[in-house]
Amino acid sequence: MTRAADKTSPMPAPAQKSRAPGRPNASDLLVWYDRHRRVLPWRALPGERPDPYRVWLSEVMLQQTTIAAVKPYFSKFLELFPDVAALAAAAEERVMSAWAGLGYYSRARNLHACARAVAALGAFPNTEEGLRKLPGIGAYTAGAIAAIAFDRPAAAVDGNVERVMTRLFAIETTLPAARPEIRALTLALVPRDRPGDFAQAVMDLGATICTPKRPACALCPWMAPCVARAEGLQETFPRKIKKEKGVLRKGAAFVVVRAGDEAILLRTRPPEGLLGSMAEPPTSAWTHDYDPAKGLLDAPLDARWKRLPGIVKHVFTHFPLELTVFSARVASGAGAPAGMRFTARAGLDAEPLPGVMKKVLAHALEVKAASSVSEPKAETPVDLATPSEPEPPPRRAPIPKPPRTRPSDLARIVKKPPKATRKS
DNA sequence: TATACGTGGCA
DNA sequence: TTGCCAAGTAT
Repeated sequence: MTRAADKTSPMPAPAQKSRAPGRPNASDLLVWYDRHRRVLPWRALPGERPDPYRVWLSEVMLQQTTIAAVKPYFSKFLELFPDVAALAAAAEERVMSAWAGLGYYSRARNLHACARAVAALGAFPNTEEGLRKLPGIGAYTAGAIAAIAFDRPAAAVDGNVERVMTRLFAIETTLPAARPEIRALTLALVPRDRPGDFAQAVMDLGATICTPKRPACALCPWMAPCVARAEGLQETFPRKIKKEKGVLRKGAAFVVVRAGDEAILLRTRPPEGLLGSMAEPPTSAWTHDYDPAKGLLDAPLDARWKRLPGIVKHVFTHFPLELTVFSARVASGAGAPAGMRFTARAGLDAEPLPGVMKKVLAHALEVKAASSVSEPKAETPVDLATPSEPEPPPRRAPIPKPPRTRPSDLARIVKKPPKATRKS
């Protein structure tokens, strides 16, 4: 229910100009857009014909993901897979590896499946309805592609549009219940000509003017008709219920380095669920009551395990995670346990390692490098033969907290392995 | 309708 | 440091 709809009298018929505070119109927005539109790698310049492949690829990458994060991945994908046929023909692991680090990995699997469907079809469907049937394309993306790539009068309602519309009409309904209402109001504003520009214009407005915090209302082409602004309540929209944050889970990760080639033991996670189809060093189950003292019960093989100082912390959307890292060296030429593989350092780039697992490897390799040069003391040797009982970590000096380990650290460590990269 | 599903940046 | 949030989808 909108504020405007609360009024008992019919809408004031604006016989006057577009500036009348009565209702927003597409024209004012498009005038603003023509002057302030953002230049983006996947966006056609004025007069250019949009490429459906680029539009689709960018829209999928941009799902719940910032423009800054997407840019390098978008150009990488264009190089690796110049068109939908190339993407369709690629091996799935290549696609997963290229996507590694971007997050929400089911998008990559769906992207690949979608490419194959489109290749089979011969081309992208040019209607919202046709698009909607493809894997990884939901209501928003179907509308966005239909409007942007095919100039269909479709509504593309994303988070930006939700924010703009809930403010414009002071929609009190909380999200996501307000979606149908927002969609209808948006669709009613879509101009017969330039539907693609309109879709991008609303998103640009939301991203640069109608921002979540401290919106720049004075610069907004829709300031006059904005109901929330008129009441000074713009920052309180959209109404939403805050979600609980997840409970901490803990577990262990096992980093095995093979002597000789320094290869690392990896496996591939199941296709469905968290980090589906992505690579990882073997890990234990992640539970609320995991006990690192018993960590070796989950070890993938028999070896002289060392429990590394420090903990790898990571935050997923729905829960935080803390991983204790164990490492071991095995003999040159050792074989991998069933379902696992040894990957040489140089081959790690081609592995679909998600951010959290890159952190684990960087942590293990960095601590190892540091300790091999300085104090072989910080490590806590543990014996597989006697798992549960006797391995109280050293009680003497408190272990200094390791520096924040970032996934990007892995590249540096892989490049030039054993050197003391970490101090104190 | 509610929940699972990544990651990084910023106030 | 903590919480929010970014061009959502699938089930």
